[in-house]
Order: sequence, then structure tokens, then C-alpha cells
Amino acid sequence: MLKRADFLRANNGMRVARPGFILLAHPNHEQGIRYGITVTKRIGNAVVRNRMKRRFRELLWANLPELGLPDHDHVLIGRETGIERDFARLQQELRRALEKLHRGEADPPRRRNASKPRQRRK
RNA sequence: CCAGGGGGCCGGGCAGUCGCGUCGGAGCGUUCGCGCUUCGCCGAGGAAAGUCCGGACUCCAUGAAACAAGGGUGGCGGGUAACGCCCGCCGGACCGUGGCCGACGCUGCGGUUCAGGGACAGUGCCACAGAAAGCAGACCGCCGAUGACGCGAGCCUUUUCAAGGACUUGGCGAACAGGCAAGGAUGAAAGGGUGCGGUAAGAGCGCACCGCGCGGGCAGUAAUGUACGCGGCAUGGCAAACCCCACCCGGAGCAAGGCCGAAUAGGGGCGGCGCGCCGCGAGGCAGGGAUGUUUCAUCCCGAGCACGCCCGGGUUGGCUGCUGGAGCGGGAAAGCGAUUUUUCGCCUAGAGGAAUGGCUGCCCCUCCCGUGGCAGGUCGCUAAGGCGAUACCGCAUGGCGAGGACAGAAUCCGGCUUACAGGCCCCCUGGCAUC
RNA sequence: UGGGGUGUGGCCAAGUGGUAAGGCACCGGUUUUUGGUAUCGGCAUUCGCAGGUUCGAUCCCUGCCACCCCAG
Repeated sequence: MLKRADFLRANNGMRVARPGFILLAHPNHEQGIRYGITVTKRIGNAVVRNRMKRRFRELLWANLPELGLPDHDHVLIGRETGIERDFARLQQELRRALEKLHRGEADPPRRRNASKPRQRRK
């Protein structure tokens, strides 16, 4: 995934949080299995972020072809607890997360402005 | 051997396996742009970082040069493509140590450090304190030579005592004029320092030594140094205050720059069809509408196109620039050195929302834990040989033990700065042991 | 890639060579039956850090660090 719009759309999809990362999945209209990685600046400097991206990429290459949802966009969002996390544990967590997605047991998408729901007066 | 300081270098190694990226080969497919599969080679750094200097390269501007503005640099010489970088030298300041008996000062050796042009071109600043902070002046103080004053003495006059004086002064006093700047006091800084002479008191006033300046001479490419002579100490500091002098600099940056570029929409030009009539046109006449009471007056409206051809631009995008270079590694020569010359060998990342990752084995280094008294230390016993103990140092050995920094190329190169676990080599200083 | 700015007490900040203003907050006293208000007093030795120039540096110079902004 390359375009910002794809990432924004994925934000409305299914969502599974794990200690090392957050996994998003969203159907993408016959585009095949695609993936994207988000590692924000709060995670660390460029070295840390790029290394996390490389390791996530390795995870996705290894597991998506078998366990990925067909015709879905998958987005991995890095968390601070995922820095230099043991690779085998990450792989285990990713497999569990993908299985949950297959069973449809994901959390609902996070709504915009969910923290301040509008209340009708009167 | 230990400790401290300085300089240079390395910055995990060897494999296996699954992946990723460029390139090359093969095969298949292809809308000929390329795509897929497979094999092979190669695939981050000393700082790739900060982006602080200097260049290469590209475009823009520009006759050349000079000047102005703005910015930068600043002992001298050399190195370099260039530099604010590097090397060597000179000079200053500070520290340690030795010498000149001591002090001041000078000097030898070693080390540290310096943005180190110009302060009689000009302007500005020097708080507080202090008499005075830049013109030299004089608060306390010193002196009282000289002049004046008072006393005394002398001398003269008046008839004695005594009084007086247009007189004199190797005496005394005060410090009025005046002389002085040694000493005190303030300060970061007070207009050379020490000593002797000298003087009323003093003072470069004189002399000696030191410092300073000037002159020509000598040495050196030069900065600068120096024996000699002369001067007279006259006019402090700050230019990382403005400034002056000398030298350097055109601007932008690979998102530079170049090439390609479909469809659709939109822009421009020409043509075609058309626009109530006349006119090249301004306009006039006619038509429709609105307002005010008809005529009439005023105001408004009335030509474009789903046509053809051509042109240029934009968005998304592709290709290029794009990695063989002030290149890397040996050897030789020149040079104190930075560096240069020459020769042999080598080809060593080119991504593009951005390739280097995952797992495993053996080895290396550090630490932790354990085992062994073990040819060394250490401790105890012993006359010695020796025996024993080992918390600690060392050694040997083991552990499915823990850890191995700072950090990731983005057009390329030379520097500077900053970050960094651990290790290696060389030099200097000091200590200990042995010879 | 290129350019600009900021850093001063817990907070907002002035100061641009010579004892670091002021406000809010905080602490203590007075006033009040108590609280608030009012009033008086106190609160800066790392002026982001390290060097240098100067007699003297928050201020001048150099190098770093952190944060913010702008342009393509």
C-alpha cells in the first residue's frame, strides 16, 4: 500500500491490538492481499523506525500468503513495546491476530471523535 | 609490570538457510513499454550524523577588469582543486624545573595555550571606588631654595632708658606666593623598574643594569632575531565596539538540469457553419422586454457551435542526471612534515514512501556463576626441605548463562564538529621490581 | 536542500557590557471570629551547555544541545 487514502480507509476496518503492534484489516475490492506499515515518530529515531519496518515486513512476508485475508489491506501499526521485541513472539502474536480476523472476532473500528460523543440538547 | 598523558588504527570473524534490492545469464509471456520464474555476482559508515566551511557538476545572470554594497578571513612560509582545513616555523601568555647568591628580572629544558594585522586615521567606552580614568592633573603629603611676612640679631637716627627705620640678614618661625610628584590611598589599569648619585624637596635630572623605541648593519624567502649606536621614556587598555588596511567571494541548488508524455476537460489561432438589415468601423435603422398615462422618453437584452486542423501550457507519471572517482590497496623516490611524483594491482551499493532483515552453528571479547589447590602470587605452620589454606589476584576448565557501542547511503568529493562498547600499536612522563 | 527564530525562578516575561525589573503562583507575618480580599516581607551561583575575548559576559565571539517556524 502506498497511498494515504488506503491507510485512512484501513483505519475504518477491523482492528486487533497486540503488545507489539496493532493490526488493521479492510477489504480492498479485488486488489489481492496487500500490506502497509505505520511507524510514527514517537516510536524513536529513524534507525529504530526503519528497523521496526524491516522486521514487520519480514513478518508479513512470512505469514500473509498463508494466513492473510484474501482481497484485504493489512496495516501494522508499531507500538513502543514492539521495539526489539523477540521475533518469535511477534510472529506468534501476528498469527493469533490473523486467526481472530478470520473468525471475525476483531474489535470495532475506532470512530472519529469517539472521545466526545455529541449529545442532543433538550 | 602499573598509572597518567599524547598520537595513529580497528570497530566483531567464518559459515549455513529463508527473504529483499541493483546488475548479468537462461526460460516463459508480452499490449514491445515490460512482466513473471529461476540461477549467479555484489549489496552501508568511521562517523553514512550535524549541515558548519570548501569544491566538482548543472542551470540562470554577466563583454573583460575595476569599483560600490554585503559577507568572510587575518603572524610568516608551505601543502592543496579549494578552504575558516593540514604541516612547519616565528612571537606572546601561563605552568613545572634548573642556573645567574636572594628579590626583581633574564635565561636553559619540558609542557599547555593563543581569532596572533592596525590603538600618533578618526569616533566611542573604561561602571563602583578613587583627588584624578586619559588632557595629564594634584586630595593627603614633601619642601620653603626664590619672593613676600613675622620674630630675633646687626646697622643707622634720636639726649639715656627706650623708641623709630625707604638699611642688612650663613639665625628662628609660620607655610602666603611658589616648587615637587618620592610616599599614602582607590582600582583591572595611575604616564618605565631596581639601585646609587643628586636636591630645599624632588624628578631620566645624571649614571649602571634591565625594559621600551628609533636608526642603519648583519642573519633569514619571510614572520622575526640580533651585536652596535642613538633617543629620551614622550601619547594606558578595549578593534570577538564602530572602524581602517590587506586578501577572498556573481546567484541558486540533483526537488539543479535534460528528454518523453496517452485519454478527458479547459486555453489560443485558422477554417467551416451561423449571427434581422446597412456599414471596414464608430454607429445607424429595425426587433423584444421593463418603467412612467398611448405618441414619446430612458434603461436593458439579443451568437455562438455537441464541427475540423494546428499550437503551446498544466496535473499524475516514466526515462536520464546516477555512480570509474581530486578512487582504493601495496612498493619505490623527494620532503623535517602536510603532501607530491611514479609504478603494480583492483572495480568496490546505487535505493527511490526509499533494498542490508529473520533464524541457526562455531569462534572472539567483557561480565556473572560454578569446579579444580593448581608448577604462579598471598596467608599460616616449619630450622630448612616441605606441608596446609585459598576470601582475593592469577591459571586451567565448565555453563543449552548474560552482554557486544554510536549509529543507516539518497548527486559526488576534501575538511571541521559531535556521538561511540570494546580492542590493538607507537611515543613521552612518573613509580615499582630485576640485571 | 535552503532560510529564520527562541532558550532568564514553578508559569508569563523585561533586561543587550558593570547589584537580573515586573506580574502570576508559592511560603511567612499583619488585618478578620474563620476563609477570601487588602497589605508587608521572602523566594535566581547552571541566565540551555562548553570554551574564549574583556578588569568584568544574560549581553560580544566560536562550537554544541533542545524546541519552534518558513520555502521548494
